[in-house]
Amino acid sequence: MYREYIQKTIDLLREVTGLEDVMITDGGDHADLASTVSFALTKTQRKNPAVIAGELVAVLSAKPEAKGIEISAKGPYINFIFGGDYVAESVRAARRDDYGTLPARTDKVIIEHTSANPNGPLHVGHIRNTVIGDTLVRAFRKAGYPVEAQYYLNDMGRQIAIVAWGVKNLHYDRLPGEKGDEYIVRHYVEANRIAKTKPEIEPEFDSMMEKIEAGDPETVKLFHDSVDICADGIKETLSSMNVVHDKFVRETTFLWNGSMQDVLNRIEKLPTVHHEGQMMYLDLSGEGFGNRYVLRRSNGTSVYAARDLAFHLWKNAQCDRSIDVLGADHKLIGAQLQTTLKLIGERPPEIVHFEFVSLPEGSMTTRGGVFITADELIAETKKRAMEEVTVRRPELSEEERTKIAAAVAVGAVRYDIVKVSAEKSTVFDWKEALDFERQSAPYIQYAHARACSIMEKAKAEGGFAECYEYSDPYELALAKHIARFPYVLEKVVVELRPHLLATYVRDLADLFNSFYRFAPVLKAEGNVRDARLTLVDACRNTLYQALGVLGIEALESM
RNA sequence: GGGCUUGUGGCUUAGCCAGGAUAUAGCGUCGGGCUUCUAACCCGAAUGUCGGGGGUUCGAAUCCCUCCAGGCCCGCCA
Repeated sequence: MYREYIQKTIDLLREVTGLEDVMITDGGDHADLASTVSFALTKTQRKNPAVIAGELVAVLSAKPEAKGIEISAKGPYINFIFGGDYVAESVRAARRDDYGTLPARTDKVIIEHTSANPNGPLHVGHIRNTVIGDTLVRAFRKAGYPVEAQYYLNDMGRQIAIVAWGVKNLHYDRLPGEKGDEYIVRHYVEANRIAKTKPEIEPEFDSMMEKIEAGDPETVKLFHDSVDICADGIKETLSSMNVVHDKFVRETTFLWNGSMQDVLNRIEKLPTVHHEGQMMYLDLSGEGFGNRYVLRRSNGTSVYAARDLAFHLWKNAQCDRSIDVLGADHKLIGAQLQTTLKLIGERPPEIVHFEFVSLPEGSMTTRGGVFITADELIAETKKRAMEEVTVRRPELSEEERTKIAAAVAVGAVRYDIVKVSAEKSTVFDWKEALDFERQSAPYIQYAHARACSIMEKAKAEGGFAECYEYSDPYELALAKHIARFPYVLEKVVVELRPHLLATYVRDLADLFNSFYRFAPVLKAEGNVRDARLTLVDACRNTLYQALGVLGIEALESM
């Protein structure tokens, strides 16, 4: 309802003032919505803004469309408070199974995220990409879009050549129960170490890269087997975090199917293309870039940038919006990619960049073996959650406690990451990751479990009748926040900022917990009891829907 | 050196792009609350030159300029 009422308010103000921009702002504690349009009118009306606000309120209130909205002036501010009908309609809507779902759309969206090189396990830096990406995937789906999640799999670059060299030369045995990514990274770290002490092996990497480029069957098998082993491990990690990609797309696809050559042929026609021997690059200095955008090496082999261009054209052919989630270290190449696509008349992808996650002792490197893996983080968090649930719910079976701990752990990890806006660089902190108090997923899951518990008890006591009459401040604050969920969801997909949803759902849990403390539900009587139970049900469902978009399990008991 | 980006109480953080009413929360500190729907909870207190300085504006955490500090990038790696 919130979205509808905002529009209604804007329409009213536009009609009365004749202005396009009616200076709508959040009402804060004062109102559901406010306008500072009276300031803008001082120039033409040459009157005190408070006087103008008073006059506008009189005109606005008299409009039949203003029915159900309480309009008042406080100094120069015009405040709009949405009335009982709004609250009732909002709570009613929030109880529906599909609450939050926006009208279905036909424009298809491809979101590419994670896409970490298959040279080792995902670490806590990579999963910032994963969590942002997967939350966007879920948000777009909830917002009515057909979405495909893709993982772009590097199966031929230099780093993979190093992995393949390791697999070929080191002959490590896979340890019992060892995940594929753990197994592969041992080769990668050791091969890098050897390369550092014996630089004379470097040409071997080059030669392997030339062979994969040429499609040499033995080399292709070696590379792809190594990549597949690692990717299997990565998929297990993703799956444990409730993340599923619809497609894994191999880089070699675009080399071997000729599409990379096609796009290079088109780029050849640009006036700013240059060659030095077989080496080919684009001079993007006209677009504000300082360096060469190299698209083919002097030995004739392809580079990532060229294959990536072909990949993006392939994606464009299948969707209406193409969104990439990339680390801040990819800002430059991302901008170069976008610019180059524009230069050849193609649609550039939308790119969501997120800043770096580092460790207190410095940045993480897969090559140096310096990282905390996502698996370690989840395992540690699970352990901590198990301790917690064992203390709180000793009567539950180990199986039940394990199940709760797993959901709490994954939720805690995902929420910790998604709650911080993407443009902020962060330092990983165990203490914070393992904190299950406020501003954490368990806090929100707990609010949901409390709501479920009330509903369960109400059912046992013989149910309740729907009732939508609210007057208590705690009821109203909660109901009005519930009403904003679809608005927030829409904002997330428009602005590509999933952390807004994290903030929203945390506030929702806050409001529910205050309501829970001060507005007894089951002990209330008559209409009040019915109205509160109806509200608890609406809140329960809103928490459920919002947690779903965040990829966090809404536990019914914990 | 050039580009991008961040800087909000001791720590973490929202608000900034689309400027307005006493700057949002959490952690930590201090004080209170479990015979009452799950205390992974709630309530209260203290804590702020919104990095510094200029400017625009009736009004700036928000826009512009400049300086300072941190991060990232500037590879025939990905």
